[in-house]
Amino acid sequence: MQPTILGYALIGLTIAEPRSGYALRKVFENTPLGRFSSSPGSIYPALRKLTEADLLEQKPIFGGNKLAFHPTSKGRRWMREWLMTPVTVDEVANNIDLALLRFAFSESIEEPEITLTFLRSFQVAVQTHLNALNTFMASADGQELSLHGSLAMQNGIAGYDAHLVWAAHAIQKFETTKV
Amino acid sequence: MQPTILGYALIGLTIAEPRSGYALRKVFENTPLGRFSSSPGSIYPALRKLTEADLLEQKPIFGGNKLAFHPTSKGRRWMREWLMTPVTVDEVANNIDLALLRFAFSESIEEPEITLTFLRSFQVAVQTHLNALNTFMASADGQELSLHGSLAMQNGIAGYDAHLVWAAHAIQKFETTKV
DNA sequence: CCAACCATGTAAGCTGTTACATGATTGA
DNA sequence: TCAATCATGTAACAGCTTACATGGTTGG
Repeated sequence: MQPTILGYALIGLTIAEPRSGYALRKVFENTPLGRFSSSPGSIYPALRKLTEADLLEQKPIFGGNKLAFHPTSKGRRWMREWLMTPVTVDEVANNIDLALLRFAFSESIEEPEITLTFLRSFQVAVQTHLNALNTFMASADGQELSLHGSLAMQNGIAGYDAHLVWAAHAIQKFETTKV
Repeated sequence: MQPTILGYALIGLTIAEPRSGYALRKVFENTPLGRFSSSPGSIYPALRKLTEADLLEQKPIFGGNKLAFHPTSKGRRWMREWLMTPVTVDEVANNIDLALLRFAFSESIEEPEITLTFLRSFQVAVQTHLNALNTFMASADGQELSLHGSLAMQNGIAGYDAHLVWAAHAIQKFETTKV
């Protein structure tokens, strides 16, 4: 069973800190992770499936009696593998938000090398995609675009440019921090 | 019945040019609209629903005998209303791709004023959201972010900055073209 | 004590996915 | 003629949404 994106988000949050289902819902309500629904109808069934798949377990929080969801070792392993999956051009083109979500969660695996590997593959994928877009704009097809079409392309190119600049900056930060 | 995003995409494409369901699928396969699935299991049921809702109709293409989906007048009206819906901060924060899809389709309604109104509301929404992000970064909470967290925020801010610059540029293009 | 919040669930319904299936048309 | 492409569909299933429901805890 492959977790959904929501599933990975739940595992990632419990790695950062064990939480109750309710607390997880609050995270989705009150933080930039709000792109996920906080509806009980999505969270609780997802938690149950993750528990059944032995990726999460519910046990008392350290020094307390309340129950909270914790990642299992299998859960941590799967998360790590998800984060280590190289960023593809396809992911950059159609799901770049997902890539950035993965970057955010790479914090929970406290290994700078993993974040760096991720960022480098992100950089390569963005650069490759950007080259393709620029090539298209320079081609005959690109020259024939309507005003709307060419503006939409320009918007895309400017966005990927910003991502590229950011990636270089982020890599530099992690390289200097690592030392 | 409110069309889904896929539904609006289908109406928009048929406004640009009447097409068969198969031709619509090919568009999703071979263009930047590839974010939509081209699977028959999504397209054909969607086309049937749109036809039942009197937003599309299937009739012979001009001067031919082959059938193609055309927008009905109701379909055109609904599309126009969808495009005229102002961009909200929430849309910018969680669904900016959808806003840009609407921009792209505003080409099919050949009224520069509509595109301009859209772009201005896009610009305001992006600026508002950007202000909120910058305020957060300057706040105590923002100062306490981890390296991952602050880099993720910087990435977001840089992206919205690019959108803002683009919007100003696009507005200027349309204003000069309009004359 | 009572309102607000904590905490967890179920049921119906919609969309979309994958996989399977059918048959017509057309160009080499 | 035969392979590729055109063209349209169905069935099973997964995931999420909305709405409904229940009960415990806690602070004022």
